[in-house]
Amino acid sequence: MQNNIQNNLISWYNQNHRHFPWRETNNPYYIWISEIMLQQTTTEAVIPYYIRFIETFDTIDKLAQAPLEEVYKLWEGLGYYRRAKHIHETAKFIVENYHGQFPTTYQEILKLKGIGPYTAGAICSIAYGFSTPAIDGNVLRIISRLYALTDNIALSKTQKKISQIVSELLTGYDASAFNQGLMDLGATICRPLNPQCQQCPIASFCKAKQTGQEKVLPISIKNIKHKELQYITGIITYQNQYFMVQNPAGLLENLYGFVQYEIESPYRFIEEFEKEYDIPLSLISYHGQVKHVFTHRTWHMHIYHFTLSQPLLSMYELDDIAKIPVSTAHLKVLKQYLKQI
DNA sequence: AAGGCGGGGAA
DNA sequence: TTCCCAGCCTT
Repeated sequence: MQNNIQNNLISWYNQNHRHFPWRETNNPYYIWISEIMLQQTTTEAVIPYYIRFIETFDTIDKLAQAPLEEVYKLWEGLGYYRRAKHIHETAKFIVENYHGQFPTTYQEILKLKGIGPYTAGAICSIAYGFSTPAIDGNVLRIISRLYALTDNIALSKTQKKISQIVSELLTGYDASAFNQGLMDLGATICRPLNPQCQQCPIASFCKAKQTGQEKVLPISIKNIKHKELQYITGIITYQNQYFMVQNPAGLLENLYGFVQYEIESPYRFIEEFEKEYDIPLSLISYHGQVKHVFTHRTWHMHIYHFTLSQPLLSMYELDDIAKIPVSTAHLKVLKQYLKQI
């Protein structure tokens, strides 16, 4: 066998690859679910969610028939909740348009909601063996180092260039092993920090290593503006019931949480609440603050307990709260509140 | 092309 | 603290 990048990577993968539940199947439905969960999410975090999800919905048909709320509940804590919405919508689409069978061409798969170039390429190569590249953060880093590319990998132009390079590399080879080999190489050896070049199966082809740039590449320049926001977060109760609301479109869409306003005083909170719900609140106590960090912003949530003189719609006892999807930020708030009472 | 969208773990 | 993770969608 010829000593080249492809063969070295593929045989390294076949001998050393990591074991995951989604690697025990070629079922395109299961591969799809795993790839969606793995978007911007570490493998360890995904494992329990993946197992529970395919146990609950072992066919596309069952997923399509489930209420959206049940899908959200299974997604609770995993983040990027839009993915759960897209999966459910796409399952229904597949039942209606493909008789419940996952589509079998790259072009059809790419059109599905929530599936972009990476995921389409991954599903096609892993489930069907097609020669499609799957360009993720690992691949951008590995290819940048392998060819000592100094382009900014945050630019879509660079991503297209690297996709073309990978496409030419994997043609004629086992695309499933090649693509997954790149993922494992990126996760275990060609890591962002401290790459383990002495263990790398393709180190002899790596231009970055030859020129001593393996710790400098890839070039990745992103502009992220981070905002700090202060909230009054209201634990609003009537007897043993808590008032919770479902988020509108945007951050944490459709997840439940406590009412919170970006204001500076619990007395302003009462005014805002009365404006919105036309009912007065009594301020009872302060329960400290909880910090929650998102990619683009940090929430400082100052927790106050208020009571209602009569119940509202959308009130939940603790047992009910356990059944609805709640954002991690507000679960933290609830936990801190309960600890102090 | 740029910004929005979660949460957690590593260093 | 900072970075980044098997990215996608909307504007």
